[in-house]
Amino acid sequence: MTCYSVDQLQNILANNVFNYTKDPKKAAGRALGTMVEIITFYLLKSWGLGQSLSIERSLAEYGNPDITHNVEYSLHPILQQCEVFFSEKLPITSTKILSSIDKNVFSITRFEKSNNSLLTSDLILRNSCLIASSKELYSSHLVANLDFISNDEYKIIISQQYEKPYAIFECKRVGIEEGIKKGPQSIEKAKQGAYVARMLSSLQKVRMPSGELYGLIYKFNNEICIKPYAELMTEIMESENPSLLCDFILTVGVVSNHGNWFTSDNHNKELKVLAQSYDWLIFLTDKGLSEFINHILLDSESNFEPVKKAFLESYNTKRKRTRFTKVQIDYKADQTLQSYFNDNLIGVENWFNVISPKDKSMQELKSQIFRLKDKNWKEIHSL
DNA sequence: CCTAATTACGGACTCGGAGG
DNA sequence: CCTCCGAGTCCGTAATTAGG
Repeated sequence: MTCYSVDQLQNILANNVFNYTKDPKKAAGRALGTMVEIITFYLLKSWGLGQSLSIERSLAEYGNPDITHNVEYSLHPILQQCEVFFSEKLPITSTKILSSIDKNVFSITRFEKSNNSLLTSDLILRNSCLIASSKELYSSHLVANLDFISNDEYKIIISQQYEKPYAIFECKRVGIEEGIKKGPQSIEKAKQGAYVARMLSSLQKVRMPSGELYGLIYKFNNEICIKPYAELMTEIMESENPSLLCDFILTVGVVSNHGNWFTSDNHNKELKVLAQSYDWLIFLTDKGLSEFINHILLDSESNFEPVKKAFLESYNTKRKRTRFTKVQIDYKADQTLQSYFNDNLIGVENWFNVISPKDKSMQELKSQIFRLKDKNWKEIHSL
């Protein structure tokens, strides 16, 4: 199998798939962005975080709820959970799911229903499908995930997620401009990402004159805690103290590797901006992204036929509806991707490099996330 | 179904310093 | 002066979602 660079892949996609658009290269670039999102989503899912995950939720800035930001992926405390078996005709709508819940076990009074469908009649699955939300008592929402289908019976898991997440993920990609070695537009995207990364969490970053990075966090009793960033982060991770944890959000950026973002040992400005703004900045390498695209789209005798089909059906003039995004995905393509990521988890994790914190690994990121996940959030938020 | 809002791409345009 | 080029801002288009 020929392995192409990401730049080559973008051109291949531009010429072969997106030739119907006004600007094939741009469309191909957008599609590559979708790939980064999809890879990140299925990585989180194969880490077992599917029930905690929400997509594109609006999050308020710390201490300034006037300003909100839509965040790609967020991980939330699960307050209650239930399973339902569903055997009605498709589509599986929010209404149908809500009515199939046993209200004695899982209370959903005063929830406001959404209009989403978990699975449409032409088998488009909605990942982390928001079915209802509530502002009563405290803000939370219900997310439905399709677990499996057998003999026309659908097993659905419904999780009530507390509105405030403990971790967020944002994916970004910037390509190379034709004939230009360095992308001028990329700094804007970096600044936008950096701004959001810095405004959501109660753990604030402060630079000392010496250049050392400090963390600042406000504690309940009018006490402000300020100490070296890494030290404070460790303290928060080990803590069960509500005043340290209740508004803390671990921020993770995922960026794809490109010549104008960095060269092997020379991180450019955009990358530095992002690296110092997120708690974790991880890099999806050219090798990883191109391996993924080669597998699912170009490798003719692969097992990825459903994924390839969903991709191609999403991008042509006659398309009905997109069935290849992080939110809406063809059911069979989803199944294929899930087993691919589960079976190749170690390989997939190796597609990523950790840029910051320096000298940390993907395994350490994973263990930090699970450390947060396993905290007693009901107690921390006094629910 | 439609419309408004948001986001993510690539690219055009602008400014100003370096150097002939 | 004038040209080159790095660095910054603004723009156009497509996709998607929320909400009516």
